[in-house]
Amino acid sequence: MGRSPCCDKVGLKKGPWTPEEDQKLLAYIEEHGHGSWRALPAKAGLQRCGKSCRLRWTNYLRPDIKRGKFSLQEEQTIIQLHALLGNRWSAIATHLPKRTDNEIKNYWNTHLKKRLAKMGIDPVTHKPKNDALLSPTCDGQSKNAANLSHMAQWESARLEAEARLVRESKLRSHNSFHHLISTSASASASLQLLNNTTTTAGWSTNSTHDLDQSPTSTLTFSENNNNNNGPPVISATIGFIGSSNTGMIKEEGDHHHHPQDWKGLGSSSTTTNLADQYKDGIENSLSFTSTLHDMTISMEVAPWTPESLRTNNNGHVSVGNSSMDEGFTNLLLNDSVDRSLSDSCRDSDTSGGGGGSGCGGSGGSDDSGGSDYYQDNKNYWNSILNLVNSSPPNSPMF
DNA sequence: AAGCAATCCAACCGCCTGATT
DNA sequence: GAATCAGGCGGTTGGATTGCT
Repeated sequence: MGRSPCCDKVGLKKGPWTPEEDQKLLAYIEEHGHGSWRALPAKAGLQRCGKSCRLRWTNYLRPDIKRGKFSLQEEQTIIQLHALLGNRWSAIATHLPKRTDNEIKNYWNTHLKKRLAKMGIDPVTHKPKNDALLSPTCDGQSKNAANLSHMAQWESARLEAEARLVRESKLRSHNSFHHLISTSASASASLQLLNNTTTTAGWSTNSTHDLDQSPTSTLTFSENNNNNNGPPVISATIGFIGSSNTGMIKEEGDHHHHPQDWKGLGSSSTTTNLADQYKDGIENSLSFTSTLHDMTISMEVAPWTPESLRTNNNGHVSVGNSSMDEGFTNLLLNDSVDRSLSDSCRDSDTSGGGGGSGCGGSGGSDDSGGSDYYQDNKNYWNSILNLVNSSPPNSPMF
């Protein structure tokens, strides 16, 4: 394996592009299309490597690129998708038409990341940095914040697998209509089930589905507070209704593993690949228990439709969900709000619930603060999931 | 006005993955 | 199955610009 970088060839130019080079590249692509990038430079009369040409085209010369400042909606979208997807810039870019992954990445690194850090929020986990330092009365909040994050990570992996199921169902189907429904993205969610004692996951299926059915998912939490002494225990049931044309499987085992550890482990040969489980076409339902307060998230991986999006004057996508304007994300986007999360925890008696990152939690004595916390986090994650709901069919998100 | 620091962003680099031979 | 190719992705760099003292 291994090969020398294409730009190592002697005589190939590097560095900033000149207007003349831009013009050559633009003229060639407009006339012939890019075709093979490797062959393009010679044909276009450019002393550049194909990779450099491709980068210049995709990040700068492409006619459908919007330049200039990011709007508030775009910032919201980036932050929320980053919370769900991490540094998967190309996936995020699919939700910001006319923006390149490189531009989004730069904007994140130079603006948004710093803004979150300034707010005391870890830009990687999107959780308060001082979780570990929270006082004992905030333990419940800390745990729940972690659980919410786990949920999001789990949802990310699940959606990835779901997208793959839909895609592969599509491939089996000759009905071109379903191209509108499914995603062409490659999905590689490999879920490594690692040791954990608090979460159980079991896979079961009980029906088959017609291909005409849109994939639908529901995630429901209902409080099961049988134990008056401990925190409320949540029984969460997540149903997958994926397009399928084959039979069913039931898999047990691999219990007691933690969804937190499922994400981003796809390269390991020892992983249990959830997407592969989906390959044969299954409907899965998964249940686990956690220590969350009552919470209901329902989501539908619906076909990409114009109605599923709002488009503003600039033509970029926003989320059709009023909760987008509330809660956690808005706090982040509001530069005027910079109180620390730990402060809001200490002052929860007077916090009034604004902002969404306030303290509370099942373990605390302040119920109103706790419900605000949960409500705002629910809004936060709901808005992310709603954003996912309106994913374009060709989104490589998952 | 000069010097320095901070910021921005286009471009490069290395790695990965899927397709092809 | 291994080697290679082609393209894509994310991390990083470094020159240009802007802001501050």
